[in-house]
Amino acid sequence: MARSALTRDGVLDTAAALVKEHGPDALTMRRLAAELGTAVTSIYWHVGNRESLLDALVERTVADLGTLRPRGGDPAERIVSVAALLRRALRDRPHLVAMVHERGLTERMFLPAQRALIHEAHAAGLRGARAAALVRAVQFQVVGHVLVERNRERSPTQSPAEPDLWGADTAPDTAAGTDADPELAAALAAPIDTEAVFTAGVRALVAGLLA
Amino acid sequence: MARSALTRDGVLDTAAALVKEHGPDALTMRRLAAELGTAVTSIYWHVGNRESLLDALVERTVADLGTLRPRGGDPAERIVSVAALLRRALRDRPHLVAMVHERGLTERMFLPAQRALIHEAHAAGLRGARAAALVRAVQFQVVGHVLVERNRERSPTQSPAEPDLWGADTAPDTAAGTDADPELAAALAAPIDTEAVFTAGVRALVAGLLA
DNA sequence: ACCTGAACACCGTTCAAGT
DNA sequence: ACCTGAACACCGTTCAAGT
Repeated sequence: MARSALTRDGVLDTAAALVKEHGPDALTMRRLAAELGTAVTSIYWHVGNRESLLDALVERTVADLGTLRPRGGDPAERIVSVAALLRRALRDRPHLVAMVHERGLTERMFLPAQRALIHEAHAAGLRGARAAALVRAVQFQVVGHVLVERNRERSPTQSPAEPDLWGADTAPDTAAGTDADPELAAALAAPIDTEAVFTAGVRALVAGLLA
Repeated sequence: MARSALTRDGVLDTAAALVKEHGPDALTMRRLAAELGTAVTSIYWHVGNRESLLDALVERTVADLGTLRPRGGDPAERIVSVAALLRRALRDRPHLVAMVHERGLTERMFLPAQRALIHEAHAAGLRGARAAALVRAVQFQVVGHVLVERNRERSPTQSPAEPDLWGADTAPDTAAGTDADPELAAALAAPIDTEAVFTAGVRALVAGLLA
């Protein structure tokens, strides 16, 4: 990759790819150099050191979240589309997003999405504190959902498995929680179509907030 | 610390303290050995290696979240108290919680809180899907809030500062978002008493879900 | 202006050896 | 059963030296 002249951008590209695929720990200066086909020390000339390299990747990620184009016929649809685009963006680069968060730039990363949401809230006739509440609610919903979703994907077999946890045939103290409520047990134990849950949740939330 | 005979528990105590205060990266085997006053290699006899040491710390954290005693006169109050206790527990050990999350044990960590919430939902007469919705909603609210809160504390001076972002005197494209809505701008720009926001939010959420 | 290898101070881990 | 130091293969970083 990037066989020709070594560039700062080239270094960042390869570094970003490495982090996206294997996480920040996999980004060692020696491995990056090997990937780029240069000496380890050449990298330092272009990006300073490892820390500022990571900072640059974080800056890039924040910028990437700035390109957000809502779609849909009415404000409610467009708000849902913002949420969906945000979810997609966060899911695509979990490690980089985590790095943004570690550096305290989460709020700045969410700014473009916030602006889009404000715009749609106004278009829907919502103003002031109610518009602010909508912005925060959607943002929290998306972030929370992505966190839960990532977690589920990384450990498909929960320990202990959820059916065992919520089933009616388990220990007495479990019974106190769910035994008398099989519908609840089913709701919490069933395999989840997370994308469906996501859109349904956001749609309901938005409907409620615009009502 | 732990001057006498080296114990597995003693190693874990010191390691946990190190992680709580300085994060997992600060937990090097050599530093831990220095803190314990032993040879680096002695630690290996007690805990295997660094990875299983971290695993043990994660197990401890999951167990710590298991001691959750709701307080309050009615279900709504007790649900709010569960949320508050959960928030406190997550805030007290952010690094350890992050490690739990990385290992895909987040759901197991939240199980005791979920059981408590289910119990209170039932006590309030909520059953089935509505009870499940309450459990998830409260959990998301707490996690989302703690994430935002942590982020704010770690970077008290946001870049760019929020007043500049939401004020009426900034660039045209900002105006498109907020200029016509000073109350919204104020709501999003004002310094936040996060604890007040938290309890107010949870109270409103619970009231809405129990109504 | 850009790239290099040698060298430094770290790191986790293994292992043979002690008691 | 428990602890130790030496040694290994890593790591980020500095620096003097090359072109």
